[in-house]
Amino acid sequence: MSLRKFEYFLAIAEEGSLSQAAAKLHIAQPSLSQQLRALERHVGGPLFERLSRGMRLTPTGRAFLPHARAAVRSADRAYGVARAVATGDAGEIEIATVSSIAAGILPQVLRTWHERRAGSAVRLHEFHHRNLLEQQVHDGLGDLAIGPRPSSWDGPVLSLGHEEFVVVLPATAAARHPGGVALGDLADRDWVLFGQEHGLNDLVHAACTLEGFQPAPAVRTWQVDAAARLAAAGVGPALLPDNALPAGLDAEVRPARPRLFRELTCYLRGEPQGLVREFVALLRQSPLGLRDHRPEGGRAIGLAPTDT
Amino acid sequence: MSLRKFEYFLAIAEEGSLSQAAAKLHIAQPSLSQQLRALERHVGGPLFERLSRGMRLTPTGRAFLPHARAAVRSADRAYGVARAVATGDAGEIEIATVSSIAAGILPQVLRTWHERRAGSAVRLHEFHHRNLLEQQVHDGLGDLAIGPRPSSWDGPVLSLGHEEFVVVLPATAAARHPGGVALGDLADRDWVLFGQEHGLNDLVHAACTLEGFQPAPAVRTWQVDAAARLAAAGVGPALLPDNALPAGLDAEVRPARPRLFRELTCYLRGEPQGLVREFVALLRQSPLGLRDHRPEGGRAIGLAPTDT
DNA sequence: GTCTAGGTATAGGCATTGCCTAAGTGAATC
DNA sequence: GATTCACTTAGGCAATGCCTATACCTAGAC
Repeated sequence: MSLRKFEYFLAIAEEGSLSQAAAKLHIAQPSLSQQLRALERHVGGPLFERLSRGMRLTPTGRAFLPHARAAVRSADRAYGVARAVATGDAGEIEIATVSSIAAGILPQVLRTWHERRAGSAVRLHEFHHRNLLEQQVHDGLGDLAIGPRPSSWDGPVLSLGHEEFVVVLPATAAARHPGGVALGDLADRDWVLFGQEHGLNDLVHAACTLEGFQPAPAVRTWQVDAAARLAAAGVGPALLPDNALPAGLDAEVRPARPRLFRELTCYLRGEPQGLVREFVALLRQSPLGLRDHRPEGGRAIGLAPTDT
Repeated sequence: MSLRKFEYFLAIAEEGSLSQAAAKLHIAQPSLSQQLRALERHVGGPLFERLSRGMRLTPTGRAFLPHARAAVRSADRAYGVARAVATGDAGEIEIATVSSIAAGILPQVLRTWHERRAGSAVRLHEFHHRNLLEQQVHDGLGDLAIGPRPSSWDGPVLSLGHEEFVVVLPATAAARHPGGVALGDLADRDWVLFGQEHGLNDLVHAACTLEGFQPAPAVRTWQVDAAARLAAAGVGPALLPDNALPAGLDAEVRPARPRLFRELTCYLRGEPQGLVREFVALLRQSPLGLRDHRPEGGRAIGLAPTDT
C-alpha cells in the first residue's frame, strides 16, 4: 500500500543487494528485509531471488519494476507540481467575472499577467449578472471574482476603483451634446437595452428610473460590444460602462448626466494562496489599468443587490 | 508518503465531500480529515477549500490531481502485472542456454510456447560453453538454463533426453560409410573444429582422444551451422549434435562409431514460479521435441566438467 | 575441515501512525 | 432560535515501521 515500499523495491533492484540498498536508504537492513517481505506477500509471489551474493529480480519483479518506477515518479511529480503551485511558481487559476468586465477591462490585466508568468494559464468564467457571479463564487466556482462590490461577503474584498457609465450615440449626434448627456433628454427615445436577466439591464433601468422614466427597448442584446455598435449605428442610445467599449468604435461617447459610477472589486472566499495571491497582488498594483473616475461628482450606482 | 493518502485525496476530489468520500472508502470521516491534513502539510499548502457544503480543489489541488491519479494507476498496474506474472498469466522469461541448443532445438519449443502464450516474450542468452552457462546461471543470469547436465547443481535438474553426435561429410562420401562412421577412420583428416574456448571443441577433442588420436584443424569456427556447412562443402569432417544441424543441409550425416550421446537438461536455481513453471511444464511434456536416442548402445559424453 | 566474511532472515522492543468514537464549531435552513 | 449538515479537534487503542541483536547460509581462505 505504501509508496515507501515501492521506493525500497526500486532501491533494491537498482543496487542488486538488500544491504547496500538499506545503506543508501539510511535504514537498517532488517527493516528493508521486512518491507520487501510484506510487499512480496501483497503481490503474491517473490519479487527477488535470493542469491548467495545479492538479490536478483524474478520475472514477477521485472514486470513490477517499470510500473513501480512510474508510480514513484508520478508521486514525486505530484508533490513537486503542487508545491510549485502552492508557492506561486506555476499553475492555473480560475477567474470568475461578469461579461462586461471580461469584455472590457480584463484583457489588459491578463496580458500583463501572461507576460510575467508565461507558464500559468487562466481560465475565465463569465456571468451575465453580478448576483449570479456572487452566488456561484460563493458556492465554490473560480478562485477569485472580479466584479461589482458583492452585496454580502465575508471574505476579503479589494476595491479596484470606479468605472463611469457613458451614453453611446451615433457619431453625427456629437455636436448636440457637447458635455455630458442628460438621461432625461433621451426619455422618449427607444433604447438599446440588455436581456431581461442581464445585469446591465437592471442597472440601466435603475439609472433611468432615478431620472423619472422607463426606457423603451429598440433592441435587446446580451453582448456588451454589440450594444455599443448598435448604439453607434443609430438604433438608439445605450448606457454602458466606459471600460467595456470596444476599441475603435465610431460613435459619440459622452458621460451620463447625472454622472454614474460603478465600483469594481476583486473578492475571494478566503485568504489567497500561491498563484492567486500573486494575481491579487498584480491587481492591487495596477487596479485593472482602470481609468478611475472619482464618484464624488456623480452618483454611484450598482450597489443595490439587483444590478450588475 | 503513503499511496493511501493519494487514494483518499482522489476520493475526496471525486466526491466533493469529505464525509461522502469517507463513506465510500469505508473509514470514519475524522480519519479522512486527519489524513488530508497530513497530506496538505506535506505538500505545503491546502489542497481543498472548505466550503459550507463540501470541499473544492484549490489551484494546488488541481495541479496535484492528475499526477496523483497517475501514481495510483501506476501502482495498481504494478500490482496487477506482478500478480499476473506470479500466477503465470503474462510476463517475460529469460532462458540461458548454449549456442548449439539455441541454434538447434530451442526454436521448435519456442514456437510452441509462442502459440500457447502469445503475450509472453522470451529473452535468450547464449553461451559458447556449458561451464560458462552453468556459472552465469548460478550467478543469477536468466530464469532457467537449458544445456548439458550441470556438473554441480543444488537446484532442480530436469532431464530432457539425449542427443546423438553425428559425423558430417560431403554428400559424395555417402557410399563409403553405409552405417556409422568410425572416428578412428578419420584420424588423419583435417577436421572442422570449434573455437578453442567453445564447448563443442572440448567435446570433439574428448571423443577423439578416446579413439586414440588428436584431430588436426582444417578450420575453426564459433558457429554450429557454419561448421556443418563447412563439413558439407568438404573442408573436413565435423562432429556435431544431430539436433543442431541446419535444415536442408546437403551432406552425408552418419552416427559416429562408437555412438556418442549427450544428455540435455533444464536446470533452475530454485522452484519455478509463474511463467517459468509453465515453461518447465511445457518442456516436461514435450522434451524439446528431441529425437531421444538411448545411450545404451553407445558412449555418453559431455559429462565431464570441461566439455559443452 | 574449520574459519572468516558477506549477505539475508528472524526476534523482540519501542516510537509512530492510522483509525476509531465522542465532542466541538460554524454555516445554512426551517 | 433550533436543527441539520459538514468539517475539525481530542483522546484512546491497535497496527505498522524501524531499530538492535542474533541466527543462518554460502563462498572463499587457511
